[in-house]
Amino acid sequence: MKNKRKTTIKDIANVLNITPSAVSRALHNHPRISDKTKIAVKKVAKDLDYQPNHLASALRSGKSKLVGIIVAKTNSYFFSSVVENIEYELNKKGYNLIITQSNESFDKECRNIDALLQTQVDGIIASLANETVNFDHYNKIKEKGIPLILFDRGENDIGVDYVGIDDYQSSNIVVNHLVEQGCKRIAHIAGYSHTRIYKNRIRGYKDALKKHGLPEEEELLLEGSLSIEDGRAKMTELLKLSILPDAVYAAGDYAALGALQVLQEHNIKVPEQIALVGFSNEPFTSLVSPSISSIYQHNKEIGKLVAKQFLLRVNDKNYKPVLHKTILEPELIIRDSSRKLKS
Amino acid sequence: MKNKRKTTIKDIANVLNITPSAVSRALHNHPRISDKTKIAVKKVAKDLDYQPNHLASALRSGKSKLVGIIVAKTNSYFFSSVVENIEYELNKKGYNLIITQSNESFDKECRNIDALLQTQVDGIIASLANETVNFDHYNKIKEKGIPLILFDRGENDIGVDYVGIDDYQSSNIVVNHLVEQGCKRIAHIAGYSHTRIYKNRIRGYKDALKKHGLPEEEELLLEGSLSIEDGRAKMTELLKLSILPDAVYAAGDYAALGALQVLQEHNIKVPEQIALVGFSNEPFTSLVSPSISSIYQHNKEIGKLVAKQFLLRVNDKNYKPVLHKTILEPELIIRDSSRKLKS
DNA sequence: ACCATTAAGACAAACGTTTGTGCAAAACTT
DNA sequence: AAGTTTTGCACAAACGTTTGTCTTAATGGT
Repeated sequence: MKNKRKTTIKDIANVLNITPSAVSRALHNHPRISDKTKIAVKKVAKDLDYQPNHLASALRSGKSKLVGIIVAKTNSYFFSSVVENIEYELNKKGYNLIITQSNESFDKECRNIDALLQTQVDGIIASLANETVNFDHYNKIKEKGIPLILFDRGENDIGVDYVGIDDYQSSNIVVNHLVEQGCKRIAHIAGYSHTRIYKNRIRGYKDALKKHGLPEEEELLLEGSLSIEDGRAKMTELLKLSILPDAVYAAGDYAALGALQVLQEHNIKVPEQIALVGFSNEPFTSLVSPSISSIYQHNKEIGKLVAKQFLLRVNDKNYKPVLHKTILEPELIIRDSSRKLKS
Repeated sequence: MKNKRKTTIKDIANVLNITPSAVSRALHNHPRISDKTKIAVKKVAKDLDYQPNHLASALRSGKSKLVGIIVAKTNSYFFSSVVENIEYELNKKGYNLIITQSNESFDKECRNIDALLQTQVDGIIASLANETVNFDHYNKIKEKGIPLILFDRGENDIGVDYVGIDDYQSSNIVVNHLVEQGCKRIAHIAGYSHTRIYKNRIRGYKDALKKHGLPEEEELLLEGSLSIEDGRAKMTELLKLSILPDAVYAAGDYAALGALQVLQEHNIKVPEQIALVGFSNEPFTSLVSPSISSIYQHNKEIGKLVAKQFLLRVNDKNYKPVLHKTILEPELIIRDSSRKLKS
């Protein structure tokens, strides 16, 4: 049985009769160390299977090489693929991710932030919970002086870097598409308007209607949590209208799915009688029948951009008050649920 | 602007004219510290907004309070809900999770393990990638002396704690159910038999057939990756048989979904002509139509048990070579895809 | 051959805790 | 009242790095 003790920088120093500081510098390619000793140090390090102690270096340097992530649910294709790409990019630079879930709860989000700050993360990347309307906790992050990047669910009020798609434009694209398919009475199952992205989708929806000369009717715009159940409830409500809509645009795929279920239960043909469009391009949209048209948010791209932005910030010693808001163009994936015209 | 410096244990000591060690002990409720000073210390700590420096304590004590998680994909309902419950339980004890994904790649899994070990995690909880057949990396964890718990995809060869369901029994339940529905020619879209859980499902399938006096036919047993595409391919193959099966049992929900798609494209009625059962109870199984029957693996329970087992190990100073394998009873959720008899 | 540079590394302090030991005073013994 | 135990804390080292400053030897210029 070998000795359990891990080899440290000191052990290497002893072997070569130099000091630990020289070893440390050699391993970091410090210019003041000769190439000869650098090579020697690295060889011994390899021979002794030296593994740097992150905790020690973190303590001394103040950098933990850990990045905190906060999302609503990892269990969503959008979030998990964004995170996957962040992880890929940041791993390359030696960072590890601590992933936490807020479960859409403001309280849990606060606790997560505290936990992450305690773990001395070098930065935090987050997408806000639906409940979140108070940003004191995020200011705590800024006060700590570590970078904070928001994506998808962001907020303009706290001056902070952001990466997401153009929600206003998304609605525009959806409405354009539906009008093109001949729809004239387009309903919108919306998210709560206190969340910025949903507010923008609503604005985009309204403006697009106006642009096409369609009247904006109260009864066709319903706010909710966008869960499956919510989608079902909202669709049921819409079916009670004296004049039915000929299209439904849901601000979330799960809500769209709920709506689809209700439509099918009422034997309403999709898209012939009512066309349907969702949002986020969750995988199931292409699996159900009819497949659901949806807005693709460039998940991979968002992940990469967030990572890039984080690296920029974390390497930026002199605090630059320049904000970076990166807005991507959304893309509508047209599927059967909204394809009335056979092209 | 307040001074940026975080308050340390020393600051508290200075305020009260005691030593840092006394403060540390007071905060940890050491018996050798009087209640009076304990209260005083805690008060000052609160007043000064003292946040313990985890890195420092980790360095000194050797415990980082971080736990590494390795799963194939966070983006799967089963994994994400297991992890959610692990997180919930371990957070209560002051642990934070570092979640990594292997993406079913052996290589990535090894890199993840190395990264986690470098970050000085106090333990690792993992579910093996499909590719993994070599366990040297897991032995590295054991050599380090930190606990390792496997769940779902485990392996008997490395002596290690495990939590999962009884896969053999699962197949039994499925076949019993299908036979009950009147099926006599049951196909199995299986996972690769080099993975233990899939091997057991195959064994269970074969034995159950035997038990019911049904012949075991080569052409009805097809191994694959269990992706949607794989499910489609395997179902297409099955449809080429001269005598069609009257039931298909897929060892994964995605494969079941792929099979369902193919069946519907061929206008084969499910379950009337061919019944279908999946595995894992992914949410979409209840969303598609017909809804897919599936095996529920007690996600929440697994998470809780894994956490419990981890805590047991991590607090166990004297290495106990007693292995804990926890096996849960699977539960078949019967839905439309296999309900031939109207009950 | 003398002074000025530069190169290569030594030295030591520091990061914020935890922890074993030491030591005085207080509290029990008898 | 003297001895013994207990209580409450001080002292200092240690965890493994990183980093600012100092020292010495080598190099260069004239």
